[in-house]
Amino acid sequence: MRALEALADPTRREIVDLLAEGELDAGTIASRFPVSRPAVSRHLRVLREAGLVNVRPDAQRRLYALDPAPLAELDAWLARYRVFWANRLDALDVHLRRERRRKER
Amino acid sequence: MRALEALADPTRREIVDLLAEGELDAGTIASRFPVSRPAVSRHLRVLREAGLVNVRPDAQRRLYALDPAPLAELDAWLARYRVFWANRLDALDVHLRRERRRKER
DNA sequence: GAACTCTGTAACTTGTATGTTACGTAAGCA
DNA sequence: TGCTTACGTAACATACAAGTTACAGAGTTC
Repeated sequence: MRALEALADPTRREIVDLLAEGELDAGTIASRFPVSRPAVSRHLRVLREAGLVNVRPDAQRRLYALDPAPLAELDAWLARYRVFWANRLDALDVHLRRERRRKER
Repeated sequence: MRALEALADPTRREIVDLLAEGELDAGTIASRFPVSRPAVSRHLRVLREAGLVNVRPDAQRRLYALDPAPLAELDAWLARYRVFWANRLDALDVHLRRERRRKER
């Protein structure tokens, strides 16, 4: 669950959000954030090590692209808990129906 | 996305896993981990502040229960990326099979 | 080949998260 | 009324994460 730790940082989440729209080079990514370029470079490294992004060299630039595999893994982890809020919604539904019947009387 | 930050810590993820099976008091939770009871108390506080658990007093004990609401929120955030791996189900499948084999060892 | 561009790494500072031990407090029990 | 149990909080130590500036290296351009 390395992805969770990488995504705990809000800047890295924003980078992921950004890359969801397409490949970008490091400089362009950095220009979108209020922190220095080296700082963004470090964030990109963390994302890379978590497998969330892939890099592709293009001349002297480096193009970053989203890799959804770890997100799928996170989704799989979350699946275990899906029944919890599903049940809760069912319970809420039951409650509302009961209330409605009660009021209709 | 407060839940993500709370879940970045592996101990807290384990606590959540534990509570998925049912309500537990603080002492019992702490006994399952190799860290001190106050440390676990702190983790429980973080989970509480993230809305991931609820507390219910019972005599001098405090019973903790899972609250899935923030997980549902996380699921909603993740939904945005679901289309990305929908195209790559084969890759996920490979990964999950690998994980399963690893855990079986 | 010299100068410029793009990017990552090194070295350092600083804030925060996680752990520890010591202590306070509220509820049960002799 | 003590004494025990169950927790949380305070105070402190320490590791680590994220930021900065300075620098190095690879590629492009003239």
